[in-house]
Amino acid sequence: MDAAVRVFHEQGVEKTTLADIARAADVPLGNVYYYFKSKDRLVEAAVDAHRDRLGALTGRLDELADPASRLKELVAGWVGQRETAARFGCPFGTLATELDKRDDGLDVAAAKVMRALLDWAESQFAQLGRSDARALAVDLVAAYQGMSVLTNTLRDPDLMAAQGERLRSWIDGIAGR
Amino acid sequence: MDAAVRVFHEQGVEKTTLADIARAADVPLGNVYYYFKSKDRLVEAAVDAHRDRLGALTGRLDELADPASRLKELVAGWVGQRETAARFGCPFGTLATELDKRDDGLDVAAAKVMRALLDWAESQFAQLGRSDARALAVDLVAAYQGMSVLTNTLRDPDLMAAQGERLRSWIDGIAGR
DNA sequence: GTCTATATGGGGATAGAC
DNA sequence: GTCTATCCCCATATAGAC
Repeated sequence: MDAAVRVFHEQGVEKTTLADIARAADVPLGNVYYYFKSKDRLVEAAVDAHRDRLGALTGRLDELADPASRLKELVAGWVGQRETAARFGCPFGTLATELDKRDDGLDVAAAKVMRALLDWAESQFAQLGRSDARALAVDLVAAYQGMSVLTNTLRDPDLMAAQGERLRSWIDGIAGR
Repeated sequence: MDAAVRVFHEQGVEKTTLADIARAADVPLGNVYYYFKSKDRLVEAAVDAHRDRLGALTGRLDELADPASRLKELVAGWVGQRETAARFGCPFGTLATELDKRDDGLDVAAAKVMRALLDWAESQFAQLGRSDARALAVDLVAAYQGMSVLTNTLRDPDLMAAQGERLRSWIDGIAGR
């Protein structure tokens, strides 16, 4: 699964062959089909893996004292991944974008993961006393997805660092109000 | 070319076969190869088409009196395409994202188009007297790409309408300062 | 320049030995 | 449960008639 998630991120789902994943995981091709009966099922499992990773991340962030710190730590994590983002884009955003062009129903699963992130962010803004918490959550996640696309297209990690700094002070402005 | 740009947008480059495009353009498959010697060349031509469309759009916007109107009209155009964006994402952003996962050098051509949009927006903010025009241009384009990803993933055109409204007042705030 | 028929390669999927 | 060999479809690309 780790190999699949990584290779899907780096090459995209469509360009990735099951042989690519088998090689990355250092197992023979036939074995892949023992655990996943088709490529679609493997992609579905990759989406689930993203859901689990997100759950683990927000779980860790929830241990921080205040909502503003949690949000800023989330942003810091994104900025920390800027080199990867410059090469391959957001690991989940590019996957969701790709799934939206497919016939299978996996775009629905991707939407659930995106909503889980929005829900978590909304909860943080609500704890900061904002009645427009959902809109702020959309702003935050959209800002991340947008800077990921630009960082990736322009191959410029500094762009994500600059935008991350902007988000940091934006969160401070909301929290200090 | 029109058929190719449309089908690439709707299905993605990787999922699209040249037979798909030939059918959409109502020409036999063989003819495609008379005008484009490979699929790569066709994709390259599609990127060029996006460059030309962007040039035509900014050319029209440039005829408006003030920079703020031009920027708001740009946003209005995006919002006007929100149903398409909900189904297939940003026509250019999803293409650029896909090209970033390919081996060919077309990601460079995509970056040029993205930079052309950033340059145009930067020029508008500069005309509004902002010394941080480039950063504002990045904010604007990133906001658009981000709301496109969310609108697409969540299949919700209203999200783009709401974000468009936010951008409109953001531009007003900058222009009225 | 238009169109049909087809060659070629590669990727998803399976059979079956071990 | 692991691994090799292979089937089969289909997409890119070409040949060549018209």
